[in-house]
Amino acid sequence: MSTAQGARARARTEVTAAIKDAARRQLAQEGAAKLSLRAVARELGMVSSALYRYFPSRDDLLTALIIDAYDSLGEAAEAAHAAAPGGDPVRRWTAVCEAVRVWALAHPHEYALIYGSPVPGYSAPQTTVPAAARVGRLLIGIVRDVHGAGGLAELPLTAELRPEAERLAADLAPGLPAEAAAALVAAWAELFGLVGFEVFGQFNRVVEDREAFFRHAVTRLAGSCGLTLRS
Amino acid sequence: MSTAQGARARARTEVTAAIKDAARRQLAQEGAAKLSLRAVARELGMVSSALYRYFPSRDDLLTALIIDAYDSLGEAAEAAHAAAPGGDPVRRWTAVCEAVRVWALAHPHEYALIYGSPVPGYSAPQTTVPAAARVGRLLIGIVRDVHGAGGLAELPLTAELRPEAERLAADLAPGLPAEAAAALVAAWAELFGLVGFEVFGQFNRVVEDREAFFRHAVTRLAGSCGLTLRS
DNA sequence: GTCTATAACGAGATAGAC
DNA sequence: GTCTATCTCGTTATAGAC
Repeated sequence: MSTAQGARARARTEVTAAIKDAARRQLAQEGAAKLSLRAVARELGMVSSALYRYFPSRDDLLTALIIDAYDSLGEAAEAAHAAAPGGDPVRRWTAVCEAVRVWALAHPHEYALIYGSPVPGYSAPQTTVPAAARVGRLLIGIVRDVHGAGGLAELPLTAELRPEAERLAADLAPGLPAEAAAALVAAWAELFGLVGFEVFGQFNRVVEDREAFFRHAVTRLAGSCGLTLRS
Repeated sequence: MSTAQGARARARTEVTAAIKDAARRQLAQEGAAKLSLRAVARELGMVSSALYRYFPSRDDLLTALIIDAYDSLGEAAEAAHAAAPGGDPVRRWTAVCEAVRVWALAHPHEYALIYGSPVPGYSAPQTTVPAAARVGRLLIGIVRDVHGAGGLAELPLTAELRPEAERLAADLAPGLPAEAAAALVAAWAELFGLVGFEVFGQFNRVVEDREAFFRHAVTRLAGSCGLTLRS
């Protein structure tokens, strides 16, 4: 009986994966707004009602795709972080940023799903939050390490932003100075501004050597969070 | 005869505007991917084929909406720029950035149309470029004025990026130092990263006092382009 | 000449009966 | 699960009103 259950569970996992693969293919062709359970079913030779055994609604399928995308991006970023030389924080920072860029260029439609326009009528549940936070956690960790070693540069902070910055530090990066927490959140958004502009074509006919441009920009972002180049 | 032509032209302008208004309403409800000529015609009490007198295809309607959105954003930014005190370049910079943010929050669907995920199957023609460049031109102008007055701070530039930076300067901002041109393009993308994260909900449950946060971030962006606070 | 209305096409989605 | 009848879509051809 346990083997039967095991086989059943295995089959279920396989079908679930096949559904998500087909849905991702459709995402690339028609976009998330037009993702339709029927088309997915057709591609798999199933009938649409059968899909509801695996995903109770179109929105649940979307949520699964979103979590998968965040996790795939997070894994790529974490692998790059682990492979970067531990001694140089700016290197680790740029390695993470470059991994984000490379992943986004390799998976533009999944990138659009998580960082592009919201899908009309869909609202992401809280379930997506942990996966969505993975890249941010990496960046926080790098700055925290440097701060722990006493190597964080001083950053300006206006009186206007101090309360918000302290709240951000307490919520997201306990132990970090408020100005570093605020700079981190800004750098996080700006990183995805750079990546999004390239993936979505805003750099067409503007930036040519995008890799060099990106590396330079994210190195400056590292500096804006208090990381300093090893001299 | 000239009055007849005038009346005809006026009617044509009015109908064109009504079509675009209805299309914008549909954009807000269903998203750009599902924009349908028939639904627009239905809302206006017209028959779908009549729309083809005004827009030769659905893609042409989309293009018109995109250009309108860029122009609306550009006008808002230019008005804010004109109203800002001329003597303080950082003030002018932040005024432009804040106008972009305010416009985007007031027109989230049009913002998604121009800076969000690309519409599947649609590729924007070159016609959109001048309207799309308006905000960028403003930012370039601010930095150029400061440079003309000899007040631009020195900026770092790696050897790796120098050729690209010089090409960027020659193409987009003749007369500016290469490092300032590269920094400007990066700041341009990063600005829309900040705005996009807020408009698309990535700052939900993260940033609370978004106005203060934004002002602080774009002031730092000004510094990254060589603008210095009047002390 | 400028417009709107009718009708139709081929393709695809959708709902429901079976 | 299957089949069918009925929708929607973009687009074109055509005919007639002003």
